Order: sequence, then structure tokens, then C-alpha cells
Amino acid sequence: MSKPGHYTREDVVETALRILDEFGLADLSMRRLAGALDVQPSALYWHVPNKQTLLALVADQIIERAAAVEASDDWQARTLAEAFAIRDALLAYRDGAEVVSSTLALGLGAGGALARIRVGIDAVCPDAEVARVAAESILFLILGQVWHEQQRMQADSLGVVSAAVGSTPEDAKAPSQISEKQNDSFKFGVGLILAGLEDRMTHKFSSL
Amino acid sequence: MSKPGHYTREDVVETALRILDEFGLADLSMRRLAGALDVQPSALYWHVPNKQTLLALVADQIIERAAAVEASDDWQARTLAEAFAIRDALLAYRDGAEVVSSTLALGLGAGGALARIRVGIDAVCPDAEVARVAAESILFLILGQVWHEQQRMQADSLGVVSAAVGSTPEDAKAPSQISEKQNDSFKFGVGLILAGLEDRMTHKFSSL
DNA sequence: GGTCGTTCCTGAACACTGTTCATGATGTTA
DNA sequence: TAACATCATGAACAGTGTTCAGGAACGACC
Repeated sequence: MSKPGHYTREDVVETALRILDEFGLADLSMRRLAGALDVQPSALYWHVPNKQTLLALVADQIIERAAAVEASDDWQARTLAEAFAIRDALLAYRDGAEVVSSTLALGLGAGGALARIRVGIDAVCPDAEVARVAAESILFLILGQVWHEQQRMQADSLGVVSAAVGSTPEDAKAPSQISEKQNDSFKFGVGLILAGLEDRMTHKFSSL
Repeated sequence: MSKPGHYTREDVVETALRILDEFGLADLSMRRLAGALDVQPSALYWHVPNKQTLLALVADQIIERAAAVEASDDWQARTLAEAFAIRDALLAYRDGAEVVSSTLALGLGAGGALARIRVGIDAVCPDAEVARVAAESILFLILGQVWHEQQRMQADSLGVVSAAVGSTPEDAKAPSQISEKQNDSFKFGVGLILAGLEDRMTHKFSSL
């Protein structure tokens, strides 16, 4: 990674993404990033105003790379597929969920995720407010679960044994791998919200 | 806050909680905490092995102070009340949701929150795995929403105008206040999961 | 060809951060 | 009186994000 001369903002974000995936968020420092580009740390501040927005750009990249989902007439299947696509995108980079969570909480980046979740919901939900809350709920569910999973992956890749939330003693089996069980749990959780939404739309009035 | 002599671990956590609420998580440094106790920073490391566990203890305190909820025969009402109690506990301290989220992701503290959410669910849900996933979903929903709210509160208390997720332009009205609308959104979101769970338990088989 | 202006980077510094370690002052117990 | 656990000191280490005056390379204009 030693281009002779001038870098672009995209290069910086790209390299940050690489460091993130390789060493984790804790080791993604401006100095380390500068070192990987063979550049003084202060040089980064020409491309980016501060680290926070750098992370926001990284977060945007992560969710922008979520796989596209084919259209479907079953809105629940469509939304579930969208949720899985976003989840996979978060899982594709180390600490992806934490990065996206933080920047999304700050209202900075990764706004596209919500929009993607809403496409299926908006198709059947007349009330925009209801659709927003439902989509947010799904997004929070995704972020919470993946964050948790990734932290656990890192934890037991370091050999740390801790009684984490949602871990029964006997499933200390395959370490650091997204198990089928976790996939099912995720699917079930999203399914709860979708079923609840369907229920609210058919049996009751669907307003807030 | 200048006791003459020896402090206990509880004193340290208590003071940390005070600094957190007064100045926010970003300003809760070991040096600042030591200063508030009129003590050298290194003294803290006798009471606590590192900052991470200090934050875990703080998180435990936050959710331990969640108000008790009276028993009810309506499991949905009970669970909703429990969720609101935890939400209020998070809202009671500045950056409460972020602190709890982080330590919970690490599998360290705040495990009591999940247990509280489960009490109502376990009463009607035979499958423990289903109950766990449902409770986790609700917890993630709580954490995500409150984190988001608190970040927004701090953002527009600093006069920062940002197009945050879940904010329409016209509701830049009452700044830094948990509006009734947000309460309703939260209630609706939790209601979705509860309705979905009820649906899964009556209309379909309730396994994962 | 010389001057301007933009683009990108250097090198040094500032004000912090969490954490460690040898040392020391207490107070209780034997 | 001696030993011991308890709780603190003060200095240091290695790292952090960020700022700022300056400088090298480049294209454009006159």
C-alpha cells in the first residue's frame, strides 16, 4: 500500500475499512491508518474533518455493500430478506455492527439501512409513522444481535470465557462462527415484529 | 465530595455515576473521576481492575435502579410495564443506554435487564429458547431507541442540527425532551413484538 | 518562463487518555 | 513491638485525536 503521491478520500476510507476488518475497531487509530498509507497522521485531516466522520464514511461503505435483494410480492419475505442482507453486510466486517451503531446513533451515516428495510413495509403499510417505527425496530434488532455476536466472536477468539447474555454453558462448541442456531434466532426475532405488524394491520387499527 | 480518608468501591461507582450524569460518558475519564474524589488516578485501580469493569458496575447500578413493577395476570401488560421501567432507568442517567449497551455487548454487566423482561414472557411461553429470543429482541429495541434518543438530546442541546434517523424536519420543536410521541413509538414497537409472540403461540407452533 | 493558486503532505507540538509500579502512610491484629 | 492488610501517592510509559505553520508538487494564466 505505498502509492507514491496523492491519495483520495476514497483511498483513506478504503484503507480504514481494511484495518477495521483486520485488527478491529479498537486498533483503528488515526496514527495506524496514517502508517498504513505511509503518511503523517496530520495528512488525514486534509481528507476528513475528524475521526467521527471518517467512521461515518466507513459505516456508509459497510451498509452500502449489502447485497441487493430481489423484489417479491410477499412483503414479509421481502423484508426478511432485506434484514438478512443488512445483517450479512454487518457481519462481513469485523466490529461492523458497533461502527454502524455508533454513527447511526449520532445521526451521521448509514441512513440507507432504514430505507432498505422500509421498502417492503411501505408497500403494505399505509401509515408512514407506523412503517418508520417498525423499520427502526427491525434495525435495532439487527444491530443489537450482530454487535453481540461479533463481540462474542472476538471474546472467545481470545480465549476469554465469560457468561455472556444469551449463551448457555453447553454451546461453547464451535467457537467464533455464526451458527445456524443464531441465524434461526435472528429470523425468529424479525419474524416476531413482522407478525406483530401484520396483526396490527389486519385485526386492529394500524395507527400509533 | 471530599471525604478525608478511605473510599470504598461503592463510593467510586457512585461518583462515576454522578460524573456520567453530569458531564456525559465522553468526559468520564479516570483522571476526572480521581479528581472528583480528590485522589490520584492510580488510586482507582485498587478498587477496580480497569475502566471497563468500572463501567460495567456503573451499568449494573443503572439497571438495578429500574423501578419495580407490580405483578399482573396480563402477561403483555406486565412485559410492557417491565420494558418501560428499564427504559426509564436508562433515561434517568445521561448516556445510560450507551453505557449499558457497551457493557452488555461485552457480556459483562446489566444481565438483570434480560431476566426482568423474561418474567412476563416465561409465564406464558413454554419454550425457553423462544422466550430468550423474544426478550432479547425487546431489550435490543429498548437500547437502540434510548441510545438514539439520548444522542439526539445531547446533539440538539449543543445546537447541532443534523438530519438524524427518525426525525422529520417539522418536529424540531421541543428540544431535548422525551416527547409523548416517542413514548408512543416505543410502546408501539414493543407491542409489535408482543403481538407477534402471541401470534406465534396461538396460531402456529411456537418453536424456533 | 515566471507567477499564481490549488492540492496534498510534513514535522512538531498540545492536551489529553488508560494503566503500571515502586513506595509510603495508615490502622488493625498477634 | 512486629506483622499485616488496606488504601493512597507520584512519577512514568505508551498511546490517543487534533492543530498549525510551512513546504513540495502541480496545472493554469499572462
